[in-house]
Amino acid sequence: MTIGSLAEATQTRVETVRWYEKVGLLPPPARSSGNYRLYGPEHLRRLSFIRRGRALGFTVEQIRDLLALADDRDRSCGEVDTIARAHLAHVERKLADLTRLASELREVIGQCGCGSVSDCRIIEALSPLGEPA
Amino acid sequence: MTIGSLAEATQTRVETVRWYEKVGLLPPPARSSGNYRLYGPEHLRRLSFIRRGRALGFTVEQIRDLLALADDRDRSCGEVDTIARAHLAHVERKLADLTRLASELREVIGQCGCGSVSDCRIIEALSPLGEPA
DNA sequence: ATGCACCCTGTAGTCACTACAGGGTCAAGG
DNA sequence: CCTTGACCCTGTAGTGACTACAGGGTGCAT
Repeated sequence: MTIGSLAEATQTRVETVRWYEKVGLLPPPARSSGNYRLYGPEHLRRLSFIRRGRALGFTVEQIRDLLALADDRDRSCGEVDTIARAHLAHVERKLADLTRLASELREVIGQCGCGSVSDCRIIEALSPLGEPA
Repeated sequence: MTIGSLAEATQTRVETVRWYEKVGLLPPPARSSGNYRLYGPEHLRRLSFIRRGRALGFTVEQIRDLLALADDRDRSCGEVDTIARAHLAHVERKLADLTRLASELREVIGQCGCGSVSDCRIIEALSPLGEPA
C-alpha cells in the first residue's frame, strides 16, 4: 500500500506519516522501483496505534515508550500503567485549569453592557487598575 | 524601572518581555546611557494587560486586537465582546474534548490488571485489533 | 504525448515562548 | 583601582507536533 492509502486508512496526512518515519516512530518501509514507500499490515497496525494514542492526548515521546513496551510482550504491564496514569493526571490538571478559565471568561462577558470601550467591563477586567489613565 | 523589575512586577520572564517588544505588543522603551531598557508606568499597565489576557487564554493576536480596541476609547464595545465570546466558545470546545478524553483514559486505566504486556488492556485499547499478531 | 493524481526530498513556517552564547554595565567590597 | 557578581544587551536556535510549500519525479489513462 502506498503512503496515500495508508494515510487515508488512518485519517493521517501524508506529510505526518513521513514525519513519523523521520522521528523514528514508524520504521522505514520498503520502496518500489520508482522510490515510492510501500507499506504492509504491520505498518498499518503501528500507525493506528500511534494515532489512537495521539487522539488520547499522549505525547509522541509517551507513544514511543508505549510502543517499546508493547513490543516486549512478556514484560510487566506496570510501566504502561504508570505512563497512562501520569497522563491522566496531566489531563485532569488541564481540565481544572480550563474550567476555572471558562468561568472567569463567562463572568467577564456577562458584565459587558456593550456600550463604548471606555466603560467596557471586559477591557476593565483585563486592566490592572480599574480605570487606566 | 529596568526590565528585571518590570518582569518581576508582572510575573514575566525577562526574555518574554523582550519578545513582546520584538513582536510589537509592547512599545520600545527609552534607553539608559548604558543601553538598558527603561520602562514607565504605562509599560507596566500594558504588560499587565497582556499577561492577564494570556492567563485567560487569549492568543497574542487576540490581545493585539484587544489592545488596539482598548486604545480607542470612544469605539463601541461590540468587537471586544465578539473576541471574548469567540474565545469562550473555543475554550468550551476544548473543555468538552478534554472531558471526553479524561473519561476514556479513566476507563482504559481501570481495566488494567497489571499483568504482563501481552494481556494489558491499555495496550489493547490503543491497538486497532484486539490482539495484534 | 499529454494531462493529472500521486509520490519524492528538503526547507521553512506555525505558536508562544525558552535557552543559550558571547558579550557589555553597574554597584559594592577589598 | 580592581574584581566579583548581578544584571543587562543582541542574536540565534530550540521546543512539540506537525503543516506548507518549492521543485521535481512516477504512473496510469486518454
